[in-house]
Amino acid sequence: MGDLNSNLMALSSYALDSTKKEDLLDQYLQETLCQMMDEYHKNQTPIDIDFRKLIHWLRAGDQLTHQIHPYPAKLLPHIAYFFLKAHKNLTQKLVLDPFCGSGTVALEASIHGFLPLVADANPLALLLTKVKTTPYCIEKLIRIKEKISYKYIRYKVAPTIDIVNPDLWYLPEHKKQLEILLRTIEEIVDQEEKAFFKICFSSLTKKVSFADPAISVPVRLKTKEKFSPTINARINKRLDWIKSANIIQEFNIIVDANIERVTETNNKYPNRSTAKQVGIDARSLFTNLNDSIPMPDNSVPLVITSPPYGSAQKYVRASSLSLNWLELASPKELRSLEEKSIGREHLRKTPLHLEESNLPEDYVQLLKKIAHKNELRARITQKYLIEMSQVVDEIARVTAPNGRVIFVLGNNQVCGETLRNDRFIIECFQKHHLKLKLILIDDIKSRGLMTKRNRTASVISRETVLVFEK
DNA sequence: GGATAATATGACCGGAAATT
DNA sequence: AATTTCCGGTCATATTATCC
Repeated sequence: MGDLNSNLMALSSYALDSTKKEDLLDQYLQETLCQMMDEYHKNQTPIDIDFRKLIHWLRAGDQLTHQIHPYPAKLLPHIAYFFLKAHKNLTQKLVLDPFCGSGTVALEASIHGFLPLVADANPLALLLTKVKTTPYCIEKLIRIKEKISYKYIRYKVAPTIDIVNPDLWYLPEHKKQLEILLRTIEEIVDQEEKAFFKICFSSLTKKVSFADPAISVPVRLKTKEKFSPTINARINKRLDWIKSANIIQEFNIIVDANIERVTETNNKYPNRSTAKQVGIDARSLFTNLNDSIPMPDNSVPLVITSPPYGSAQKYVRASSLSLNWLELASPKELRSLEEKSIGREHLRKTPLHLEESNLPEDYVQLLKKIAHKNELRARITQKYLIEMSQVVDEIARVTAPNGRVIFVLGNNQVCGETLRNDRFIIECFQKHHLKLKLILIDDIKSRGLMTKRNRTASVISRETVLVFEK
């Protein structure tokens, strides 16, 4: 890799114009990927990689519109960045992420000149991805922000919004003020700008709730005897802050920060395309979200995605307050929304039937082991594996000949047993004759890592990146 | 400018409560 | 009494802020 490194050195040493620097950098990343694939072809062993080190010039933290709204289990932007840059010479600059989540791949794709095609079961994820990738007119956002403040102080009534357990999460007066604020947002005529303010509002509903900000799912923040006096004092301080919070003032703080993020992104990448929604279910993709024309076979040159890992994260429950507030799902609809999501946390109790599943023998054995400890966990895992294999069927179908599929995933624990998501996905793609070109392993010393929560839950210590070619 | 403290962030289940 | 649903709960680490 000596030549590549010296090329990279040249990037900083010589006074090249910026487009030339970009080209050299793209070439370097392209060659890095080729070299890793050659190495994998020779040795057939996974290659260790540290994406943070490889893409060291990409700072983590609050960059562009990445942090416009909190969302669980965000992908490391470095991974999306690397694979998009390495495929910059595609003639058709399309990239599909059927599990778009908060839109990390979509944002990186849009700033690098790709049209992102996205799907997700969670309507909040789709809204967030759209807002993240839209090059808003800043002046228009500021005008609407002022109009909202103007209306907010005049409106006295607003429709009641149905929230799960509202008294647990909000002061009654705050709930009412939030409803009035939401009324002003609902009256915004332009749909794109309305989406922007809805996302800001959604952040606010978490910020002024009594939910512990340190836990992804809503959990009431409260002091405990076992905590140290310092921790308890901090908790009390936050509880006091919530009680005295000024709704419109906090809203404007969030709006200003997000306008700043959009401004920065507009300045750096003025010509970027908004993500196009192609479905809610990764198992059946369409040309548009609102029609019934299936996405054509062999039409997508690049897929970059990170699917849910088993039932590891409670995406629906983690966004339940937002979903209720934005009326994307009422409290009663949360369950049915979860039923549409792959990697769900709940399942109605019925006996485990292993013969129906048609899963590989070693996975059947694993499910038996899990069932011995907890039959419900085994059924959730079985459902997950069956649905993921259907996802692979769909991705293999829409991928163009010679197209690449990048899958970022981790292995998680179920009842103390390791679930090898990576091996399972490899077997699924190989059924469709997609060639496994590369396995990368990154020890994630990042915030993507969930820590040990209880006796049986374990730490996910590394992420696997699989590269397939059709 | 380097050390240290504070802050922000987030790929797990089990058991209580409700229902049948 | 059995089954099903619902809901509550952490801590390691990267990044940022503050101190000297």
